[in-house]
Amino acid sequence: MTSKSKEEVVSEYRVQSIQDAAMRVIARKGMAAATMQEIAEEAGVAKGTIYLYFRDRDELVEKTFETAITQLIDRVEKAMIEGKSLEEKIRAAMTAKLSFFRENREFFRLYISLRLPEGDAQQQRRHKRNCEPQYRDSVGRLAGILEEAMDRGEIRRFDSHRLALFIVEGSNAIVVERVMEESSPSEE
Amino acid sequence: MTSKSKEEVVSEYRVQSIQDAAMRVIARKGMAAATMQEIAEEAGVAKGTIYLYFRDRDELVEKTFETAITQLIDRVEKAMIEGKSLEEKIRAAMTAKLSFFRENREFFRLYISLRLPEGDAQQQRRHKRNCEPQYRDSVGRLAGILEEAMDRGEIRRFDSHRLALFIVEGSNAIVVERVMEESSPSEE
DNA sequence: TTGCGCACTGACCGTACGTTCAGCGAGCTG
DNA sequence: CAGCTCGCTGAACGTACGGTCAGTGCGCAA
Repeated sequence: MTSKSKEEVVSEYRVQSIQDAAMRVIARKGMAAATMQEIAEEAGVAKGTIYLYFRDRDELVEKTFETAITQLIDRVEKAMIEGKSLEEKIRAAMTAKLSFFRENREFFRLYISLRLPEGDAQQQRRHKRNCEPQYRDSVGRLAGILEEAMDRGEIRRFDSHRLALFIVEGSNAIVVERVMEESSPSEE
Repeated sequence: MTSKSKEEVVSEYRVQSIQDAAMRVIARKGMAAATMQEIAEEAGVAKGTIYLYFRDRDELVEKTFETAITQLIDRVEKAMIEGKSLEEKIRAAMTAKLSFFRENREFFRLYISLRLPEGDAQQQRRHKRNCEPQYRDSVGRLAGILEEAMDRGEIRRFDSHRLALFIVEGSNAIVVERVMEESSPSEE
């Protein structure tokens, strides 16, 4: 009746703890400066071990990011469903994001790197395929909600997609600012 | 009556063309992936020559960024003074940014990197001292304008600083989106 | 208890980058 | 024209990283 063998459990635990470590190191040093050596030390394993679970550095970063952003978006979406009016929905989304970043303070640095295009063209294409869709979906969903609100006459008519983008980025900035000001006093 | 010696002129020209080259390469490859070799080739000089004008890579990137962002902010500020009402001012600022990015398409990638904290703690402190103040001043100035508009009763009362941040980032997102969609068709 | 399989290790390799510096040659001086 | 100056060069160096693989020892089956 065991749905997972012992090996699978151990394997999943390793994958998890390596991803967690990667998240923390990226949060500390930034995307480009996070080395495999340091991630391995943070996870308490040898460098070689990482390569038993991830093909290369790119895959590790990619998977780490995917896991984290999926969690974040799930929570934001759920929070938005709860809200009734448009304003409530937006408030709920911001609160959800803020609490997520509070719990995973390390992640928010990784998150900021999201929209920074780096590396060669091939790498950028991978990034586009894997990260952007989720982001775009998220913006698109807000655009849909905005359109509903427009139909209901709750707000003025506007280019819904552009307005959604404006709101998402604008509130991101505020969330980032809040997380920043909370974490910076601990430094000095 | 020559205010600048021949050597000074040549020197300034070199500094300029190296910075221009750096901007182009960073725009193509991203902040971290831009190598001294490629910047040198782009500028049409040898790698060693760069070190005659800049202490190291960090100084080159820093100076390059400073030069560019100073130009951008100058233009945005000037555009905002022209506008009469609040809406006019914001529209003017966005138009100014958009046209600046159109002229210096390369720069906007560098600009996106702005808020991405990278490297060790020491490097981050330098970044904070040199780039953030200009950004914060810019946001602060908008906050001031917003307060004026509030006093005039043009808009509802609000936390002016937070609202300014919201507007700056929100419009940035739209500008970035526009520049992106203009440049991507050329790729495929 | 003994032997074996396999997850794990970390010294090692190739590579690529930032940085240096001995030497070169264009142009100025006498 | 000879000699010197000095901005410039690019091969060479040290370093640090991603990625590899022969070796190790722990746990399990017999």
